[in-house]
Amino acid sequence: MAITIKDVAQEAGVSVASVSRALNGHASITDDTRKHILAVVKRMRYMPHVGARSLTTSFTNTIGVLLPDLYGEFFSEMIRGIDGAARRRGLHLMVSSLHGDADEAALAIRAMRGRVDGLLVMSPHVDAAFLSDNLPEDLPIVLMNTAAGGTQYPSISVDNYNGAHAMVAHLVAGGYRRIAFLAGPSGNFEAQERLRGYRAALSELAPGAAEHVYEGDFSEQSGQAVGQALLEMDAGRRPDALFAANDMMAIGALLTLKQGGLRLPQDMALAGFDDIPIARYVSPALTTVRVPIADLGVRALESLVAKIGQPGSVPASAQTLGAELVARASTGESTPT
Amino acid sequence: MAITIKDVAQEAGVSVASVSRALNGHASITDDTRKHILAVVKRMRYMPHVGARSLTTSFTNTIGVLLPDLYGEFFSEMIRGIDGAARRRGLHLMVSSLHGDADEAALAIRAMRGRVDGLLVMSPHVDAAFLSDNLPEDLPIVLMNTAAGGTQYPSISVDNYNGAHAMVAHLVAGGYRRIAFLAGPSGNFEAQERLRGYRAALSELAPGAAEHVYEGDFSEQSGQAVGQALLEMDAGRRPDALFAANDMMAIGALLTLKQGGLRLPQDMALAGFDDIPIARYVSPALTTVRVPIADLGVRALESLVAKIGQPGSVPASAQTLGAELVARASTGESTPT
DNA sequence: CTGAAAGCGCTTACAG
DNA sequence: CTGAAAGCGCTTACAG
Repeated sequence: MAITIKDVAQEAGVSVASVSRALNGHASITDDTRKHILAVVKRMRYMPHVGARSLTTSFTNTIGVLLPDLYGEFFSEMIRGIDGAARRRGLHLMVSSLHGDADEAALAIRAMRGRVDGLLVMSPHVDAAFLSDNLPEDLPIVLMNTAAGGTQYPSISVDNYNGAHAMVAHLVAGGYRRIAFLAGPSGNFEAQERLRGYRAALSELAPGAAEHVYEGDFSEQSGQAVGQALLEMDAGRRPDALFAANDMMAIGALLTLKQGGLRLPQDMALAGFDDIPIARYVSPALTTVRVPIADLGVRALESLVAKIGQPGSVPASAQTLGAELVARASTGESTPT
Repeated sequence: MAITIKDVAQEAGVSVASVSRALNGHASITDDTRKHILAVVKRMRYMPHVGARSLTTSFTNTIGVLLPDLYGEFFSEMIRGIDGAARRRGLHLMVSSLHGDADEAALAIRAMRGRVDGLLVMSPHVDAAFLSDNLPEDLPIVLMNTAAGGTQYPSISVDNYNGAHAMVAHLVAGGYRRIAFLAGPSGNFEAQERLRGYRAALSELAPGAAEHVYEGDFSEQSGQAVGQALLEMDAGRRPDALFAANDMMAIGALLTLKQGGLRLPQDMALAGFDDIPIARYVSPALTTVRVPIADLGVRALESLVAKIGQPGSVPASAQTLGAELVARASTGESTPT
């Protein structure tokens, strides 16, 4: 067994209460006893059992983070934001990925009870009804990029609709007319909003133009598949621009189209969404909509901390972060890179 | 307050012991009482306090993961491996980044006590002496990519030395003679090993050739800086190949050199180390040494689980994973991408 | 099969 | 200032 506070107390010849007080910088303790105790602590290499402490103080200094995945450029950026904000406040992170269905999400949420002070959740499966069924009622939560926000639970999301709208406007302004859209997974809220933005902008700004929507799933592979399909079309019927609902699909298409001999953007313009780091590195560099991913994480954590600080008193609100168009070479801009 | 096991017991008209047994699938309980209890649990939406459970059972089903950073392609891949292996075993992850110095690492390790069953640590500041000072002695640990492995603590690392050696061999075989090396941070064990591999291979395979070592810090910026310096050299004195100690630096140099008008690999060959996802996407695609990053994470987790299962009985061992050369266009190979 | 009680390692009023 | 004791929410021998 490891050394406990009791061992330290015994060794130092004091009560466990005094050890606790010395350790936690309590005022009511003599300098001498504190020094003596801390010396013993050091000598014995005692480390407090944080789990036990949490049980009595009822706070854990830990935030639970539930994301669809823990890797890939998008989530990596998100984690960067969350981690930075958390460490600034001395908070630890308990993370979990949510690959599966709603049941798995429920399990993951439940597993957090008693180990975290609050929860940051991003999941397409999570809506208000689900949460009220599975969330311990006393556990603060902030949702990210979800359809469930603003009603009972605070949320923070990116303005996907206007971001997509702006991209279509940019393409139309660049002279492109046959603008195809490569959609994300249909069950995904963000994917839906981006598609909605594409449709609205197209009918507003290019009234005559027909919609071309390809199905995708946010993966590079689905971008490659659509790239392949485009290569096999008659050049005459082919769209002159492809707007993918995220960067990874755009990049999959880019590689396939280039390999198939198309010149980008002369034969086809290409655009994505997210502005993940890779977007700048491909050639031509990818025009995209910059989502302040890390920022989103920072803001979400800050909101959560605020909510933990004053439970109940903060009304559920839905924050939205703007998304900004980043024009690069894949839609004809001459960029230094 | 949230609902506790006591509330459930009272509501169901049984003892807390019975509730506990029903919840944990204990054998000695009637079907009827179990069903009744579980019904009450469901109706009250009770969720066990996992922290309290840990205190009595002394296991947490959680693994602590300490990495220099939580984001970027390298760590993202690492986390992917660890997360996958952990979820397969029903383990949760508590993660922490270790930006700072040894003190910060010590703090992070201590903060894990009582919340995790074991620790996965990757940190240049961690050596055997440090660990024996700061690690609770009953806490299993596995080190990754560290100099401290194999002695008192098990470790698993990549064969950086031979990987770098192989890359130099590849460059020499390709006809390159003035092969410069862009080193990583001097305090970093992996960086040291890669440098050592470069030096050894150069003197073995190209006896007459002089070493050219540039200092870097693994960041893209330091790659750009060296790229700039190379551009400003006389073409005659310029190295004909640059081997960077990691991919991000290689990519920084690649972008800068290209922008400066150099043709790659005709004017200069370029190679990296790690094979992060971006390496395939830049053009020319980057020749590199593939480090099985996710695999490293998987193996580390598996070792840790084994150690947790049989404390003390497993001798400290140092596993090494091979690193494989991946030849792409940046050193002259004609690759499809 | 079921319950009362001790105990996990801490913290914190409550006395003194 | 210091200590004895209760309590945080669980689990698990120990009786019955």
